[in-house]
Amino acid sequence: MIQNLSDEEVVRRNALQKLREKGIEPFPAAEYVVNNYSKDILANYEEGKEVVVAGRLMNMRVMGKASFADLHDSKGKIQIYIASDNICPGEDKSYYNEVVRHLLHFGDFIGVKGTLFTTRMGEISIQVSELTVLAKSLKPLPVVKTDKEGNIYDAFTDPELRYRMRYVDLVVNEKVKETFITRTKIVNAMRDFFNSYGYLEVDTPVLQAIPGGASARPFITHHNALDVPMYLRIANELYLKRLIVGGFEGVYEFSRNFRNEGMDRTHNPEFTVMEIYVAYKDYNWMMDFTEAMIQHVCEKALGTTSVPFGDKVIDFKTPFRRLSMTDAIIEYTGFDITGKSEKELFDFCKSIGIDVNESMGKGKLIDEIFGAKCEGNFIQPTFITDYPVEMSPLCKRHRNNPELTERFELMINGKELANAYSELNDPIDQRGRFEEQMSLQERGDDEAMFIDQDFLRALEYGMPPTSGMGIGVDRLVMLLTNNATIQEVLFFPQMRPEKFATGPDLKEYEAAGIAPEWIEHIVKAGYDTLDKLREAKPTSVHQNLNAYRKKNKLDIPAMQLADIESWKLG
RNA sequence: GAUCUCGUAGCUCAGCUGGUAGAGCAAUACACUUUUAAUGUAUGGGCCCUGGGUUCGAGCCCCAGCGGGAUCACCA
Repeated sequence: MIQNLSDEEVVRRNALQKLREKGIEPFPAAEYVVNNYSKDILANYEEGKEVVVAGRLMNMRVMGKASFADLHDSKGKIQIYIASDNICPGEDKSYYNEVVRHLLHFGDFIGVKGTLFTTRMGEISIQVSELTVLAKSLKPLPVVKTDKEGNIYDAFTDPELRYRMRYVDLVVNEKVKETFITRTKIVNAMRDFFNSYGYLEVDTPVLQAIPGGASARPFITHHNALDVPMYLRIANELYLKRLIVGGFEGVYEFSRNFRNEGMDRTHNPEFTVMEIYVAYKDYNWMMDFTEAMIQHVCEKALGTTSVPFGDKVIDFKTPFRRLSMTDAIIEYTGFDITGKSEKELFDFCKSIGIDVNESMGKGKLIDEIFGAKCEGNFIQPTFITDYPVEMSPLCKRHRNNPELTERFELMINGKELANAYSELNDPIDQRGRFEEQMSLQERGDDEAMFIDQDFLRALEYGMPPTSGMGIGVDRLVMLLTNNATIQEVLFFPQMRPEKFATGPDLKEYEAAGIAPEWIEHIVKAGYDTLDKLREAKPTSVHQNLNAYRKKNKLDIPAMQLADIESWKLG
């Protein structure tokens, strides 16, 4: 296949060739042993110390017989100084003049050995005595420059290019790397917190026969050997509860979930939820546990509990505010949902302009009121408690009110971040709730849950009282890294698949009797389908091709009109 | 899925009431042994997303499509 190369790509490929001609392998196999990193060198500067570091060559500044460049390694960057006399101590300066000045390009991986010194301008640098090409970069990276004040010029900002080519984004945009490092710190802090309680990290199936534990449209696939449909999990909740049935005190999992629904700046088809289940606890305990965990995460990953987000500052210091859903609705609408009938709730929704329809049960109506009037107001971390029973089919009924459940959601910045229950462990009640979901489904609620008979069987063997909590990891990372879109916290967010030009079928050209050495050039000259050749007049093809040959100084025989007329173009 | 909006050089972007395509950086060449957004001089580089249409003439106007982004809808 013919690749259309830009001038710069041609230059780099030529350089690659010239390096090989000089006996320098641009992609060497051998280990390159480094003894230092940029960051550590800058932190522990020692004049004259010999160091070996490796990284990407960036921002090269050639000044005649000496050159400066930045070397970016995994921990940061350091300036290198390559002087002709240092790198070529003898008479022969050709390595500097030819290789360093003309065959290296920004983006190349190199290793350097040299001694530390400080320039007149006071910058710690490596005076290079030995340079090794480790990998040639054949495509030019976007050139982003930063001045002393930290102003960035020509930033690589196109979201499409950044997400499709995250590898480039990471090289060129320093902050992106920081976001992902923070993401891992957040996850590690959560893991440490749970482990400190002795809870067990587990793995449960991603490929499931029944997509349970949540209400969402699943991705469907097929298992050939069993010849059954399978689903990518939408949640792992029911599996973790089975493990509590099995006798573990506490289990947790960072669960990659998949939902076949819309994509926007807070939804990606695959996303990560941390779920934890702890036996003998209730949702009050879980609230204390959750806020302590989040404060711990902030302290460990960010070193502070006061976190800027957009134009707000969110304070993660415990305790968080706690408010029942009933009180939240009173607070923002003045309406008390206590004891109201479905009809009364329906009418109230209509009166405040909420779109309602016949498929909505009581729980759904209350959820709509909360979503429309309350949710967005909770900027600082707030636990909303005691949801209507219809909305929470896996949650235990409230100990004081059978119409409510022992459930809380943690709201931050007007959005739900975590969700927790005193888990329903009464198998008879659970079966009834699933049946209610079925009838909701029949009324047209396509979010209602599937029944998982094996899960019910597990409950019948007995599950201790348990509290469970799930927290959206991506959204937590967004909050803590001040990113408004989920794409910024996922290395490879889902994108519509990219279409690559497949190029013409060169075998067709060969079959037509076109000289092989000409085919590539004929395509590049614009005749990228046989149809185009067929439709063009042979005389004009003849002229164009020879003009192309002249322009590109091709070292092949000129095209003859007779050759063109002899082509079998069908 | 709906509406709005964007697609021009490797990157970031200009492009007037429609008149044969521009800058900065990057590249190439030369000069320059402590520069740092290095500098100076010169040079090359474009399927203006794709396909139709209107027009004497389209990067620009119209239609359709493709790919982004934003808003909305949907979304435990």
